[in-house]
Amino acid sequence: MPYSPAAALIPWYRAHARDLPWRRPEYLERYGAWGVLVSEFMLQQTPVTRVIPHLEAWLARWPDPAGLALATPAQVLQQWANLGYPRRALWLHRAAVQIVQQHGGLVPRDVDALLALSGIGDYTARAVAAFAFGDRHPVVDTNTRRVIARAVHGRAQPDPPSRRDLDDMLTLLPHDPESAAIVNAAAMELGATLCTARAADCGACPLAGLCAWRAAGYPEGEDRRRRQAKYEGSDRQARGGVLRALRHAVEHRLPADAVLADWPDRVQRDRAIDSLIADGLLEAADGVLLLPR
DNA sequence: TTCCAGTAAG
DNA sequence: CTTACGGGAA
Repeated sequence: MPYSPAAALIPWYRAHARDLPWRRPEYLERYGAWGVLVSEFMLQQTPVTRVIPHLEAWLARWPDPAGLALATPAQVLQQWANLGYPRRALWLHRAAVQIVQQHGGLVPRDVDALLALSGIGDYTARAVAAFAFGDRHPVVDTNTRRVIARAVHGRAQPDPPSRRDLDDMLTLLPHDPESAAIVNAAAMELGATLCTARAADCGACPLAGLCAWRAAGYPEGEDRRRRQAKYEGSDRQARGGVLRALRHAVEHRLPADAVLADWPDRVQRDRAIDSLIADGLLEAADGVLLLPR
């Protein structure tokens, strides 16, 4: 039995990691850090299985930051399709422009430089630095937070995200940067495949022998998760409906009164449209709504 | 209903 | 620190 989580995770990851596109050598050779960056944007709150088909098409069209920087927001939103949270598409586009203007078209390696880019936060900045450049940083996503909550803290559910998560992960990382990157990926992989939110397959878990949650007899603990707002009939659904209509429209434009004409709540429909305009996801011009140019 | 390789704004 | 932000699937 290995003595540390890292020592247990590394061989497990080598044997059991999923064959995902952004982990393949040919993917990294072809698209480099840009490929990692694009995949991480798409993976922000969108499940792996939904991202994969869109990722290939995106990179075929815009294989580098300079290519995306030349695109229009309308093209970007069209290509983003139904991945959800379309502000991410705008942020990715803006990040591409920043990379061209501030970094000569090359994705920066420095975490602070990455954090300064549009749409990049604590997770994505360190994911790019670790997985694209091989540097030693704590990469913490929702899977990692759950694995640490259970294996290290003996709790069923993680606390709300905080800066302490980074310190927790940092203490688990080996000194060697290459090994550290694998441990980062392995913690995420474990949380995504075995130690999931709905179940814990401890029989197959490489950390079973040193898991604090298991040793304590799987205490349920306090569930401090907030109830998720209902999507049906929400502003978010209305916004999604407006953008969907415009993605499918010829020239990405429609008469304003034709958009979501059958939506029951007129006030909510107008609020959705106004908020989309405020977010830069929509334009209004003399009775017409269109994707921004 | 809950969850998903989160981020930005209040 | 809390909330808004898509959309699909278990």
